[in-house]
Order: sequence, then C-alpha cells, then structure tokens
Amino acid sequence: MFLNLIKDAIKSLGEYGDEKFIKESEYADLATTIAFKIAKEKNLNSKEVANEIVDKITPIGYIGKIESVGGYINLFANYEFLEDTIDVILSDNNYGALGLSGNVLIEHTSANPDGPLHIGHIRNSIIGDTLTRIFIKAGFNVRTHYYINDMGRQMAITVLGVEKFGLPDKKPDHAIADAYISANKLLESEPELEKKVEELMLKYEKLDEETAKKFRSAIDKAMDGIKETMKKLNVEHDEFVWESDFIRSGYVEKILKLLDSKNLIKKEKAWIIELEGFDKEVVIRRENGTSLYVTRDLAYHLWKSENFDRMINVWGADHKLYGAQLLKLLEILGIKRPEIVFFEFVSLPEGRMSTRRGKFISADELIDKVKEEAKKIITNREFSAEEIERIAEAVAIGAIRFDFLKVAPEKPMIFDMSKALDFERQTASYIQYTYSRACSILRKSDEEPEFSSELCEKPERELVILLSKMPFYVYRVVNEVRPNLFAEYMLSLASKFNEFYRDYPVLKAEDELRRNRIAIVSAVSKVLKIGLELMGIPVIEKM
RNA sequence: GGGCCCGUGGCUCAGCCAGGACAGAGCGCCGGCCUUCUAAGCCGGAAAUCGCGGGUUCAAAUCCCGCCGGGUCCGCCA
Repeated sequence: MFLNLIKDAIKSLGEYGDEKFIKESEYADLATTIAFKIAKEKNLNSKEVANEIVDKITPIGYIGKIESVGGYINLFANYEFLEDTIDVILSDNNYGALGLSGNVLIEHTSANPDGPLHIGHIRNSIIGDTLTRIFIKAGFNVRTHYYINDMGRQMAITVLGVEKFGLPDKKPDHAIADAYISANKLLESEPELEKKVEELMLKYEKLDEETAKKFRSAIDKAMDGIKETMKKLNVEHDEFVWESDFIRSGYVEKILKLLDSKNLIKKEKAWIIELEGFDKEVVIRRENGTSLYVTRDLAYHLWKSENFDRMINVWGADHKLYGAQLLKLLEILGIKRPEIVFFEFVSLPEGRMSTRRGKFISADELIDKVKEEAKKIITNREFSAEEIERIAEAVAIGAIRFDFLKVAPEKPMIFDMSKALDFERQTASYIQYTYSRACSILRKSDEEPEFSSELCEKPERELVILLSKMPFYVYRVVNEVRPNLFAEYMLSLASKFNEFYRDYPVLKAEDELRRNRIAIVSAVSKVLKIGLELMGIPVIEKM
C-alpha cells in the first residue's frame, strides 16, 4: 500500500519526482529533499525553490496535501488511502505480497556436519530463513539449500574419531562432536595419523564404497541432530545438497573443461588460475588429481545458475575473500553470479568459538536455557501446564530469533548468555505480547469492523500509515537483502499500537467509534501476525 | 605487512549504501500510571565530544583522506 503512496507522490511531484530524494519522515507521510538539490545546482534559496515547486504541482491519487517547510516538501496521504489500507488488510489474506515472480535459491546454514549447530551457525540460519519467508511473501518461488561439506578434512577427522572412539549415547550431533574433538586431540599427540586422514579424503573423493559408507553414516548422524535443532528454531530446508554430488554428477568435470576452454588454467603439477586483482592464485586441482572446495563450489554454482534467476548465499564474513574469488571466476566464465549476504562472527566474551576445540555454546543449550527462563516468568499465571510449555517454547524461540535478526549482518556480535536470558530486554516477546493484547480485545468484541478514516485521530492515523508500510518493508528486504530492517519495522508497529491501546479504548467506545477501532485492532492484529510469521517467530494468542 | 568489516548515552543496538528538519529504540538509573480492553504495558526525566584528526558542502553519524582500537581473511583446508 505504502508503495502506491510513493508512486502517487512521484506522480504528484512530476518532474521533481525523483524516488532517490523521497523518504519516510516523522513530520509527514513522505518528504522530499529535492528542493535542496535544485537550490544548490542553481544557486538559489532552498525554501523559495520548495515553495515554487509546491505552487506548481497538484496532489494526485492517494496524496491529499503537499506543503513546503523550510526547504522540505512534505506529502500527506488522503482519507482514501487510509480507507483502502484497512480494506486491503482486512480482506486480503496474503497482505504484504508483492506479486513478484522468479525462481530464487537461498543457501544458508551449511555448517560442517562435525558437530551440533552453535550460536554462530544459527545467526546464519535465522538470516537465511527469514529471507526465505520474506522472499516467498514477495511472490518468488523459493527453494532453500543446505550445502553439506562432506569432503572436507574435518569430515575425515570425524570419521577417524568415530572409528577410534565410537559414539557416546547422546543427541547424535553432539556425539559426533565428541568424536571430532577427541580425534583432533589425538592428531595433536600423534601427528603420524595425518596420513590416515589424507588417505580417507583421497578414498572418499575416489568414491570408494567402503569409505563412503563411513562418511555417510557419520554425516547422517550429525545431520539428524542438526535438523532437529533447526526444526525447533522454525528453520526448514527444501534440500540438503552434498558437495560430493557434484563429482558424481560430472559437474566438476564440466567446470574444469569450461575453465580450460577459456585458457585460464596454468597446468603445472597442480592446476592453477591467476586472478586479476588478487594477490593469491587459485588452485583448482591438486597435484594428486583431486578437486578442491572451490572447484566443487564452482560446479555447484554452475548448477544453481542453470536453475534459478536469483541466488542468495548466506555466508560467514570469514569467506569474504573466497567469495570475491568465486564471483570473479564465475564472471570470467560468464556464469550468473549469486548475491552473497555476509554476516560477521558471533563470539563469546572469552573469544571466538571453535567446534574443533569444543569451545562453543550449542544452539540446543541456548534454546533449553531460554525456555527454562521463560517458564519461570509464566508459572505464576493462570495457565495450564501444557499452556506454560507451549508459551515458554514460543517466547524462547521468538526471543532467540529476534535477538539475532535485529542486528545488521555486518555487525560483529559478542554473545552474552545473561542478556539472552534477560526477558526485560527481549523485544520479540514485546511484539508477541502486543499481538495477544490485540487478540484479547477482538475475543471480547462481537461487532463487525467498520473503518471510517474521518473518525481517526492523529495517533490512529499514524498507526494506519504504519500498517500500510508492511509490504514496503517486504519490498526493501527483498531488494536490499537486509532482514534486520523488517525487525525494526515490527518493533515500531508494536510500539505504536501500545500507545493506541492506552489512549483509545475500544470496548468502551460506542457505535461507529467502536466499530472503527475494532477495524484498526483487527488490521493491526493481522499485520502483527503476518509479520511475526515472516520472522519465523511463533504467534501466540494468549500470554 | 596487505585486504575487508565494525567502533553511536553506563550496556546492547537502529540510522550510514542514495548527506538535510531536534541522532532514535531497548536494558539499566530517577519519577509517575493498574476500580477502565492482558502492567511482558504506558508516560515523564537524567544520560551522547556519533572512536580521533583533517577535508568536501549552505548542510556530515552519513561522503573523502589520515590515524587509533577491535574482529576477520591472506592453505595443493573447507
């Protein structure tokens, strides 16, 4: 809806309707700074320019009023816009949809199957999964992948660990981590085992069936546990793609031929590519004839590009250089390139995490602790044991997802367990609570909503304008690939509704005023619900 | 050493890409509001050299240059 308002603003402004200078504003529904630009170019007074522009133009469509204030040109929506906004929200069961189309692949999480997901991995999952939900809402046909790095050294070490130490009886991904950690320790004291690791890797790449069985068994166990964790977090993948598949499918061969056909490869003992703009050359084939991660990843991206219009990878910032090299290689090969969302590390107050050294907080541990804490808060309320369980779960998952989501991906995070458990500062439960407040009103009212914009006072009007912005934020996330923007929006909506809640009693109001407010509450509850779902945060009617 | 990212009240963050109207939230602190729709709420207050120093501009948290602090990368690893 807000997108229509922007369109009409552009139309109204005519030759001055440059979208780049039109912004959201706290003084108006939209504002443009175009007069400043023109004033500068022509060396004029910006106020006068703004005045002249406003005199020249007339409001079109949803724009009701245009005024000039100190060089700014402020635009306001008319009543019709408010009416239509509420109408659309109440009647459209897919509010926020943009009707965009195309096939999009989102690859995220893709943690090595050598242990459970830790709190760094789930930053990836939460960004990736939220993007997925928002892209689907926008209308794209989205498929999600978890790329399983089954061919790495760390997998060979894991297999070695399972052989030497067996697996303890615990959640399978945690058991695998034990084996992996023990094997790493063993390797430190017995470096000659290194040969054994290399041998395993070589055999696996040569598709030796006996070795493959061992790898698959270990990986399946780890993945079972990882999937269970992701499920708890409302994170879902359509497919789990194994790195080694691209050797079997011939895509690795294909990519090598393609590189060769461009005369890029320097064939010494190993095959090497020198990349312009990079200090280091890229090795794509080892001396012993086996492939490397980048080779297989190129193959994977070749496959992606054949099947999708848009590809998004959610990667840790430690892959930035690698990502740049990959993009460069794809560019040279004329293969459509992915968009990469890099997120910075989550570290602990005592330093960075390491699965190998057993220094990490697992997602499972975090979920359990946050849930316990949430339970403490609700036990003294009038809920049954089942309800407590359900609400605590919803609040915990919401708190965790929102905590990660609201931070811009490029910001490094230092994880503090005491803060994660502090529900005073949990903003997800604030949104959930706001929703349940709205539900509570609606439960007690049996009247039909009937919105009339003339009855709206200023704060109510502002609330409706905020409601109209939901699709706009879907649009922004899809374009800018910054899901934290949506978290911010949801917070402002919840806050605005809570103001309304205090000042504008619904059930106490009468007749058309009551019906009008019921319409507003209905619309708010609907948008809050859709918004929470887009963030993968459980929606609860009571808490 | 070089590349990239981050540095905003005591704490955690938004805003920076596309420069503009008093730098916004939350936590914590101080003071108010439950005989009225769920107080996990609301209102008010104190608290900020937007890391530092230059520059561009009528206008800089935002753009440019230099520096400082933190992180990260620079494997025939993945």
